[in-house]
Amino acid sequence: MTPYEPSKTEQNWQTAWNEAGVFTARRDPSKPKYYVLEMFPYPSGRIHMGHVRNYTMGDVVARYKMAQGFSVLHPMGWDAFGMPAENAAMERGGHPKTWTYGNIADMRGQMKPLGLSIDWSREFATCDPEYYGQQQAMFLDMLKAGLVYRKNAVVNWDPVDMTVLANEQVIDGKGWRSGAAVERKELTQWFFKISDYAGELLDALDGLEHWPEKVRLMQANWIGRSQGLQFAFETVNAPEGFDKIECYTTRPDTLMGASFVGISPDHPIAKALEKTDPDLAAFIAEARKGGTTEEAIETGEKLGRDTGIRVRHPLNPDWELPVWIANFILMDYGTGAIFGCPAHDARDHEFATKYGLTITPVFAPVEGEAPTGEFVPLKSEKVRYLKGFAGEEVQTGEDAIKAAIAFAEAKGFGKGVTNYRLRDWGLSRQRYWGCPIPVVYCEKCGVVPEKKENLPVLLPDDVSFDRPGNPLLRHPSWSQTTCPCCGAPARRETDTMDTFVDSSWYYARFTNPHAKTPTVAEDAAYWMDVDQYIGGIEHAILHLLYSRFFARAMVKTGHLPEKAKEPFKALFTQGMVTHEIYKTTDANGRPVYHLPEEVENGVLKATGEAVEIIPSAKMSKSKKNVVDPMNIIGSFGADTARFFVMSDSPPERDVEWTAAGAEATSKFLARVWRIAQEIAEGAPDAGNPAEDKALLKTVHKAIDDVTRAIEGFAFNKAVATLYGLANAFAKSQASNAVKRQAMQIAAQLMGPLVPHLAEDIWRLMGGEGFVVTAPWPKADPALLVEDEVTLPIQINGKKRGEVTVPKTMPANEVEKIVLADEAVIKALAGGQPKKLIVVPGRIVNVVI
RNA sequence: GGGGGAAUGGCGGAACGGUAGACGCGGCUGACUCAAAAUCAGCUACCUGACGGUGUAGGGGUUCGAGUCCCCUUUCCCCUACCA
Repeated sequence: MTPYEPSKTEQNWQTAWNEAGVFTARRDPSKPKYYVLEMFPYPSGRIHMGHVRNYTMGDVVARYKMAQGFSVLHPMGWDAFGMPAENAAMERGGHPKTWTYGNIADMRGQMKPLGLSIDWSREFATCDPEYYGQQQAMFLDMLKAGLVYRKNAVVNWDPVDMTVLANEQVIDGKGWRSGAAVERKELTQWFFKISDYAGELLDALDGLEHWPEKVRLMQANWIGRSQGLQFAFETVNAPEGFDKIECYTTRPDTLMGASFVGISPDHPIAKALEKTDPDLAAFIAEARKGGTTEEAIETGEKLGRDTGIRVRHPLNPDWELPVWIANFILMDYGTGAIFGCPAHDARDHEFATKYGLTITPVFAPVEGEAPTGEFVPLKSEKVRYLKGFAGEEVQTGEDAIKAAIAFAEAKGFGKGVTNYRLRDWGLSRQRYWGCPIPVVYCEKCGVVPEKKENLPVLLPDDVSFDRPGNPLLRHPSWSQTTCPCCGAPARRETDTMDTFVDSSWYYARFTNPHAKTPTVAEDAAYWMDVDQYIGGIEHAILHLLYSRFFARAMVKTGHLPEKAKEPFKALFTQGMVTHEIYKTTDANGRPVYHLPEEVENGVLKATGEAVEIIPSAKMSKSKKNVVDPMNIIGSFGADTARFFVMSDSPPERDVEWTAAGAEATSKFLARVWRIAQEIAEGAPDAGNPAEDKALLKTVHKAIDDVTRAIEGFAFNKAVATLYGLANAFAKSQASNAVKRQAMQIAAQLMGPLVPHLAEDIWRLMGGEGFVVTAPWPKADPALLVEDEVTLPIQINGKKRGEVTVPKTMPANEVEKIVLADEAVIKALAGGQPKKLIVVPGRIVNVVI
């Protein structure tokens, strides 16, 4: 008997699979295809347990589908552009490219020992010129198709680092790295017209039945459709050119409760006024600054300034309202101007109270008085209108809104419009390590797209990060080029693309990753769409929404077939891997965190100092509650790591990593290996027919259970079934021949989860070829049915006994047996039951 | 503020409206051993000496029967955030 030594065998199987090319995806028209994809990783340099969990799930599905006879595509790549590479270059010197490719090599080296069924021949990184060149080609097609445009937009600008910051890099109004006060700066930037697709992206969510309801809802909220009225206030004493102020409202029924008109600090009128009124200009500058910090949003103090401008109420020209500039009004939603109705809007109420503006109730509860303070009932609720102007006196808000829009349209002072919260996707980044935007600025011809034959527009290698700012901008020659149109000297765009662009189409590129065009029609047609996409819930909104938009844009520009418009047929979002946090405090009272491997029984191994244990949280380097998968693989092997991350917790839920659990998993696998060897070494024997049948039944039940569990993404239940199966083998008195047969099936069931051990057992049992390519076992229906069933006997819903009867016994026979049961006779005490319920095959309930 | 989800033994978690706690971790007992580890066998929701009783966050309801369906309450987690 040989001991279980995964470190000796796992590598051999990986080599054997590799040499046989079992994971090479082939376009095979004779087979149904299955495309399983896990969200590709950012090459940070180390894989973590979350990766192991994510890729194991995908691998289980891929191997299972392969056994089911599908032609499987299961690729892997790297989301390789982005700021960490530049940050590393700034901190440690070196080049982002070196850093990135070095990290990729390291991570690939860590992933390969997991034995994933990945077709590595399709691997690419988004920073490969071969990839981003095709992305540039697609950008040009999208530009031509009117899906890309330029406009001014405000960005967070760090004046010290001379760079644009993402919102999450602005902490308390200061740059996360430099600590400098962040400025708002207007730049001309490139945008994708995702808003053109807002309605479609929203409506199509209904068709994504294999997506989590939660993700669909999050996207729906993000797109944020609203129906409302757009109308204009006529101004009385506004500056030249502003004789109207357009407003948008979702509550036109409250028009008679208007108390002021509010405009955004970025509204054209505000911009006109600040030129002549220094006092107002100061306020506007302050108002614009606010809102970027977390704290400002939290406290959200509402500030405003009366412009002195007055407007006429559309329903009564004699009624004049003041126009205020208010810090809580957003320029890029609706028209950047609103009318305030303090009686029925919490924000307006706060504002009106603060500045002493009138508060006029428009409606009240159907019964009783209007509450003091704002009254904001659900739109679906009926209310009594005090100052209605359209529809019934008592009606729901919804009906009143419809009536008000109809009224405004009939009178010609406004029209019903649909608005979306979703804004266009700004893709310009003033950064080096990203895909260059392939356009050229020519003095004569203006903005000119680069010619496709000049692609890729390559990033220059000779750049330095010792100074702040964008290296592309200060590069002596890179941006100097000639106009693709007239040949005159011209300047390249120095902005690069948002890295979300890279990840918005990589799934399509995997269908033919080294083609000279973004995609190849036959490959895209065969493989798309992705049958199963697996990743973290943190990408529920942006990445998935951008990908849905991009797939549509690729259909429009001819890079994907119509059927791939929704790129991900099914989506699964997995939970995090968590661990306790171990903390001590240093002499200065600052927290010090310790790795789990440094702690034993609540004290530091090195010093014996007690640690504070903080409840589990997502593994994070800063809290040091990380377990390096390489340690687990090194100590116990890949199969243990894979089996353990799939155990216990349902995949969508967080899983708590425990060292004890990993060790126990390893012991279990060793036990299975031992049992298999005992069977292999056992001599032929007579066995006993009842035991033989019992084991076969258990195994076939396990086929059924594991199949269902994998289909339903309940890997923890598949694991539980395998534990149960091992226990059955250990106890079974079946003949050696039957045990062999059963163990061979068990190897197949284990295959997706612990592929290396499964191969070992498969071979030991005399299986042909690889277990990974063997067809998935089918449960024999005859072995799934029980001949006898044990029915619990309930008396008034409480279990009081049980009775074992043949499965097919008719209900009236069962009744007789039940009525003869000792417990029932005792309970009845000579009387008759009120009711006798027999649920065939399940339960009996005697009602007394 | 808005939206979503969750709550079951010491712990992770099972359970078509039909025997609550599968399976695992941990723990306990025993076998093997000079001993330990490893391994194997068994026990392990709570109360009770036992008979029996009580139990799925709490309170109501529907049902022959509720962890599961409906209503209310509490707590926790996640997402989102001045969207007019």
